[in-house]
This record gives sequence, C-alpha cells and structure tokens, in this order.
Amino acid sequence: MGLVELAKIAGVSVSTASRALSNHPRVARGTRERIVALAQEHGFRLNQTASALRKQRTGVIGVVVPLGHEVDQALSDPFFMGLLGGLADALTKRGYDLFLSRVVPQGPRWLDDIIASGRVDGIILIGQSDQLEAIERIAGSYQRMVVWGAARLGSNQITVGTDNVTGGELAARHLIARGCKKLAFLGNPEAPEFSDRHKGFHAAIAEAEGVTDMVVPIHLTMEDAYREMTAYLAANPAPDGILAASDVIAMSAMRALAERGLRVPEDVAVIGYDDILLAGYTTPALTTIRQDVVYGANLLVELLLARIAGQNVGSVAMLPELIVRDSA
Amino acid sequence: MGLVELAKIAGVSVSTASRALSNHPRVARGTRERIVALAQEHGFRLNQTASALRKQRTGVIGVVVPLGHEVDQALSDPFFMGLLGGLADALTKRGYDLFLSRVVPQGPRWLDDIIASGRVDGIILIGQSDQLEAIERIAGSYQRMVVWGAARLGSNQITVGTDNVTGGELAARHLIARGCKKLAFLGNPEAPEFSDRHKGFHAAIAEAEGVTDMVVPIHLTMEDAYREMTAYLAANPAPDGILAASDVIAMSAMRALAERGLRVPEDVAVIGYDDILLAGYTTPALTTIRQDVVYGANLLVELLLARIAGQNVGSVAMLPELIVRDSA
DNA sequence: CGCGATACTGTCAGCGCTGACAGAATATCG
DNA sequence: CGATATTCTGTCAGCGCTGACAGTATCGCG
Repeated sequence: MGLVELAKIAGVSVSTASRALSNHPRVARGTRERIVALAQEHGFRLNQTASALRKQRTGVIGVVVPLGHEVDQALSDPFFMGLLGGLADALTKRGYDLFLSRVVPQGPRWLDDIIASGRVDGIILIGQSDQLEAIERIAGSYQRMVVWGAARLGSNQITVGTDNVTGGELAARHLIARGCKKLAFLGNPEAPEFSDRHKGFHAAIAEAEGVTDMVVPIHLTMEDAYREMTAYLAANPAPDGILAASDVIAMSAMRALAERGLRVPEDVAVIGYDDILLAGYTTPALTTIRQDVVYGANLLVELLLARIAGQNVGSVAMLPELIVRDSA
Repeated sequence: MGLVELAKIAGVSVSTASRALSNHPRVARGTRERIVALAQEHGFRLNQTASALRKQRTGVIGVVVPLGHEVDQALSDPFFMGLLGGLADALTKRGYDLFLSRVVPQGPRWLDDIIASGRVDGIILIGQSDQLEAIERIAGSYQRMVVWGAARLGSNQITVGTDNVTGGELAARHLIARGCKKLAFLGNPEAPEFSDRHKGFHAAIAEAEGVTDMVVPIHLTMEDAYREMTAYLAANPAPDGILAASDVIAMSAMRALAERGLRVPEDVAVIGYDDILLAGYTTPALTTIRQDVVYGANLLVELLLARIAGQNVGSVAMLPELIVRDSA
C-alpha cells in the first residue's frame, strides 16, 4: 500500500497525507490525526527508499570496518564489538539507522564505492588498518566521515581515539616501576594505533636505565596470537614485562605463558590494551589501558552529525587510563 | 554525477549506459567497455537508492536484534558477535549488504516498521527474546524472514539453532557422570532457547537417582551475572555442578566461585553454552556446549535467500556438541 | 536489390515520495 | 460587505534509475 492509496482512503491529496505523516505544521490537527490513525489501522509506513531518493537523505550512517591487515579480526574482537554496540545506541538515539560494512580493501576505491552508492548520509570508519593513505585521500574531499583510530598531524581525517602514545608510556612506566627489565610489545605496528602505542612504550623505556625493549609482531585473533606467542616462547627467552597491543592478545599471551609454566605477574607482568568487558574476568584479572568505547562511540556520532550539518570540528584524543588489576 | 551525465559524455542514451554498467547482454562489447571505462575515470557509481526504488529490490538484508528481556546484552555478547561476523561474511559473499538494527520492542509493531519501510529485502532475526508471539504473528504473513533461536512445533517461523533440549541433556549427563549431586541451571528461562536448555537439563536429571536440580535466574551481561551469582552464593549453599545458559554467564560464575574460595572443577563443575572464542582461554578452560556460529550464519543466509526466491524451506536444528575442557 | 533476421540503441513511463507553488476556504477588520 | 490576511489543501514536477517497447542499422541470402 502506497501513500496514494492511503490518501484516497482518507479522502485527501497525497501531499496532505505526506505532510500529516511527517508532522508538517501546515496541516490541520484533525486531518493529521485522522490520517495517522488510518495509517496505523492499515499498517501503512512510508517507503524509506522513495523518501530517501526524493529528499536526498537516507537517514542511514555507514559503519565501515576495513580489514586490510587482519582479515579475520574485527567483527569478533570484543573491543570492536563494544564500540559497535555504542555506535548502534548513539545512532538510534539520533534517529539514524546503521549500515554495517566489512571491507577487505581491494584496490584503492573501496571507500568511494560506499560513498557514491548514495546509500548512506555519512561514514564512521572503524580503525585505519593499513589504509591510511586511501582514507586520507577520501578525507580530503569527502566531509561526511569520521574515523576511529590514530590522529596524525596535518591529516584531513577527523579522528576519535585515545592518545595511544600516552597509553604506551603509561604501560611502560608501570612495568618499569614494578622492576621489570626486559620488556616486550606484542602486536603488529603496521596499524597506526599500535604503532603509536609502541612509540610511547619505547620512548618511556629509552629514558630508563638498564631496561630493554623489543617488538614481537603478533596478530589480533585469539588463535593466531596464542600460536605465535607459544612459538615465540619456545624459541626465545621470555620477557619479564609485556604490553600487548590489545586485551585479546594479552589473554592469549597469558595462556601461552601459563602453559610454559610461567607465572603472571610473578615471572612475567602483562598489561593489555582496551579494557574489554572480559578483562576483569581472566585469571589473573588483566591490568590494562582503558579506552572508553561508549564515550568514544557517542563522540564519533556527535562529530559526524556536526560535519553533516556543515560545521567544522576537530579530532579528539581521549586520555587513556591505566587500570591496575592483578596481571601487572 | 548521474547516469544522464555519464551517458552524455559517452554519447549514448541513459538506457545504454545503464545496461552497460549492469552487464546486460544486449549492449555491444565495445560500447560497454567504453562506458565502464568512462565511469571508472569519472568516479561514477550507480545510485543504489534510485536503483532500489526502481527495481523494488534493495540488496540489503536487515539483521535485527530484539532486546526484550536483556537491553544491555546482545551487541556486546561474544556469541552474538560471532554470529554477526558470520552473517556479514555470508551476506557479503552473496552480494548483499547488511543493515543492523537493535530494537527494544515497544508495542507490538516493532517488526512491521522495519518490514514496511522498504529498506530491506529480508530479515534475519537474532534471538526471539520475549517476543515469540509478536514474531509469530509476523511470520504468518511475511515470508522473507528467518530466525536464530528455538524451534517450536507448529510455528510459522523458520528457525536455525542448535537443539537446545539435547544440549541441556548432554550437560546434565556429563555432570551426573562426574558424580555431581546438586545441580543448578544459571539463566533466565524466559528466552525460548534457555527454556529449552533447561528443559533438557531437567529431564536428564529427573531420570537420575538422588540428583537435585534448581534454577538460578541470572542475566546475560558479565556484570549482572557476576553480581547475581555472588549474591546467590552468599545466601545459599553452592551447587556442585552448574550448567550456565551461556559462556558469558559461566565465566562470571567462575569468577564468583573463585572469590568465594570454591575450586572449579573440584568443588563445583561448570559447563557453559556456546563455545565462544574465549572459552578455551579462561582458567580453568571452560567445558561447554558448542554451537557452530559460522555454520549457523551461513545456514541463516542460505535459507533466507531461498525464501526470498520463493522456495519452501524448513527449520534446522543443529546438533550441539559437548566440548570437554577443564571446568567440568 | 529487397526482405527478413539479427544486433544494437533510444524513448519514455514510472518506482513512491516530497515540497515549491498555487488555489480554496475561512477568519479579521475597516 | 469587500478587501486582506491567514490557514489549510491540492497540483505537479522530478529525485536517478530501469526495462518494456519501439526504432534503426547491419547482415545474409535468394
């Protein structure tokens, strides 16, 4: 049933029916109520596709997850999920719907496809993966996009994220204060966020006396991380302090450590990153750098809607917080 | 830039341009290649909204999560996330996009809104929550929907899920075989899936000698579950065997047990449900009833597309599998 | 060379809705 | 009572695209 029919039933023109349903002020109250009641009765709803075409506005925001360097990750990563949940809430509250897109970037045009399709009013990109340049290129001309990830000076991207460098520093200081001498960063510094975390980690260590520092490149999924950490421990002496690039990596590492007979935190202190919901439920409970996903999600939505409204906004780096539990 | 412009540049009619871009066979090869090249060059993409309106087909599937009884849950629940990831993959593979909708059902019409909006070609409903009747009503007349959840005899819903009754039985048998005498089911039997799990659990216990059985209603989020379990243990003697309605509940329960000085599995054997990725990474590693989310997601998509194509399909109950690890 | 078959390409209506504009009905006032 | 303002309703074009239908060009063949 279309608007035409509804209008016919109500004995008014389509235009009046349309106005009644969208609460336009220039329609008599009685008329509006009658039409709304009829719509209800006949189960009529406006066709959003037609409305979107006409209004050139879809009411949909695309949440896009590029999977450049970690194809399996993302949608099963608890941190990402928390963010997605927050986004779903924040968008719903603002009257927007959510279009979810995981993209394995092939060629440089993966973002253009989504933008030019006309399906969304704006884009929230989650994580920069290894696509910093492709994103940057788009960000130069396309305003209606915000990005969760690492901020870069002089970038066109409006980003929301924690200050990853500071996060890395916090972790290093804490491990050093505990007396750790042989530190390791677990993660793949190809992703800008991880690279920043490592940068801060490394910088703080460089200032300390007699503390060494290394990087163990490790993937983001549970299984990969566990396997790689196990392999690493079999071939190398264990560090006595660890900053994992994510809580998931930290948990996998703790398992690998436990199976090798190493105690956490006595033999090896472990710090994670994210503070996912599960972090408090591991044994030992995970010490970690907290990122507030709910706040971050709200911020992303707020900034995006401001940009869509044509306002100028700036990137936001939230302060990370060290949550001390039992693992370090 | 619209199709009209592109056609003008190419020196052909819009119709020919449209056909060229959608690989219609009735366009000369040279013409097609030229138009495709021009489109590429000018960054032209078809407007999906207009195309959808015209074709009466959006290429979008709605993934809808009703949050009737557990408002906070769902999007942060690892099991759900796994399923969502699988759905995203399966849909992408079939050329569909994914529209994500969390709904807190208010009034009986929450599903109609999504259907009649014309935004999606079909719906995958995740979990029945406490909305069995509302869903049933829709399922009677709307064919393009499939549901993850519990199957019910004589229902109009096409469901995919594990055989929850059998899952509950498996768990009970395993606990009884271990010598547990005082069993508890942790979870809220209001959700049909949980109710089935409990039914099987209870039935298997009823057949055993001298084994008791009780239900502790517990919510699905980490924090709630932990809090409620702690409160329960403070007020009641502990059971010696537990089936939790989900792995998340099981993990929270294990934490509460540990803090009360109860050892798992020596004092209390714990079995979870789902086999989320993290299940193997808890201490002790969680024994659980496995649900294959990736297979389930593929099945959901396959059945939905078959229904959209007008075929008749039936519900599927997958066999659950007991994964024995350390917690029971 | 003419005729039909074949291979393309163009014309045009309309998917369902919205909003600018115009028109009708009613109220206000000198 | 007529003029003007005010309030409501209707008409109609068109958002960008697709596909039925019609049209044109080319080819084969008697």
